[in-house]
Amino acid sequence: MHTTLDNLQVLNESFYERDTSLVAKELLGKILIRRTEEQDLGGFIVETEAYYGDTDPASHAFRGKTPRSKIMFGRAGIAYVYFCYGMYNLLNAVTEKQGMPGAVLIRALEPVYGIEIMKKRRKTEALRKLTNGPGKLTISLGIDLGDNGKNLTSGTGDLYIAKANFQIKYKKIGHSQRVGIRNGKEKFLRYFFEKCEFVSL
DNA sequence: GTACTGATACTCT
DNA sequence: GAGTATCAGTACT
Repeated sequence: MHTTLDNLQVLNESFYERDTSLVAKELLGKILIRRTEEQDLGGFIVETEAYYGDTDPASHAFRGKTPRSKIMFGRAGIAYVYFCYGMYNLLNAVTEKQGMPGAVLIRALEPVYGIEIMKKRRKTEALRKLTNGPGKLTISLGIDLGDNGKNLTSGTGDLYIAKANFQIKYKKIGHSQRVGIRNGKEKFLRYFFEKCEFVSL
């Protein structure tokens, strides 16, 4: 496994400023990096979900702008982090043009960088359990509400998504219903690599 | 292997 | 006050 951060190409705003499902699909295989003073942490994105606006009852933007959801109406390529079930922070990337709500939930990673630190934070030695779920990956990477609103398109920031300069081994993209929602289950907006042990389900 | 449950605190009504 | 884009643990089969 490669372990250098050389020649990563950071995704720019125009990548995110498109249809949310398309962005969700294309984020698979990209690399999410969290920069810390100690070490860089991160891995391949292997599972995502798309959330729209007023057509999508599962979306936080379904009922329009609220203090929490207004960020989904803003600029693309911004991190939307929110707190769920009293315990977990979930990481999204804002999509669509300004004024149009949308976001992609990052649900799972294949760990690549900073694995030892992630093991400590997750209190487990099992590689598969480090980032195979949206709540787990934010614990491993140390993402919390303080990261809400950060710009993912700046390679100089401490949170960004980049294109890898090497080939990822997964070939086939599967899609399914989204996980954990009450409404909007009929939409197949979850995307993941098939036969990948690091997806959440 | 699957099924159910409790923990927990923030957001919006 | 109700609902929640989750997870780990326990109890089953």
